[in-house]
Amino acid sequence: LEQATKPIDVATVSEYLEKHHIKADQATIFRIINAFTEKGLLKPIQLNEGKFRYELSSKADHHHLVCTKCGDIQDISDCNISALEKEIEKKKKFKVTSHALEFFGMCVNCQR
Amino acid sequence: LEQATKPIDVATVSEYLEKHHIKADQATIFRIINAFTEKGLLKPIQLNEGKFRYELSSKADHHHLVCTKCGDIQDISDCNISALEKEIEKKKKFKVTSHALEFFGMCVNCQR
DNA sequence: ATAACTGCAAATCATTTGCATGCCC
DNA sequence: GGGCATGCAAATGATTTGCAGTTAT
Repeated sequence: LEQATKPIDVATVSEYLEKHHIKADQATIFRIINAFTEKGLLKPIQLNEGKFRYELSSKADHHHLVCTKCGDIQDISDCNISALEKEIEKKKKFKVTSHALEFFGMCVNCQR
Repeated sequence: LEQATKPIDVATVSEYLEKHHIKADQATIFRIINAFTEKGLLKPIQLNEGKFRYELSSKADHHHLVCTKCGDIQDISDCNISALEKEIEKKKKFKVTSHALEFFGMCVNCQR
């Protein structure tokens, strides 16, 4: 995950481990990833694929460009939505058709 | 979905139909929702729950506040990330701890 | 020996698919 | 009568869980 250039899913972790002759059950992988996630080390990412990807939460603030055709994922670092969309189209030649923005935190009730 | 105040998942649609004595198999519900989604009528939303929610794509541009404790979901309409986060904290008294922003579209290669 | 970790298999949840049937024009 | 919508049951994919055996402290 430290070497990853994009968010990684569990299957990919599993393949990586196999390739390196490290044996680990998928249950174990899930357990470790979940533990890391709870401790805030990993950040879960969903890209409308019906599964989770993960990346180090220590990575500098950034977001993702997801190609809806080939699934390619790129990072982008600065952030200012509509202005940003235009910049993305210019700088990265990525044709933005939509974006997803969600805020997570604590609602009024739960803050008590 | 037209009455919904927040994105709805398939299980909720199913319960709603049962409650109204409309019988529909879950396969049928998925098929219809997928058809609507492909036609662009519905927009799929993922809120780190491991499942999809859907809302009308005709809804005015807006985003969501997701309480990480109780799961409550609120809409917000205007949009300017960091400035917006501050406003959210002030206006909605929602304590933002993180946000997810992803862009979807077509990468350079796929545009050909 | 006691608590934490792991493999393995089975369970669960969301979603999809195959197939047989029934309805529509 | 052929095509499309639907139910039902089984399949799939991602993730979780129970339990028994293993390891670490």
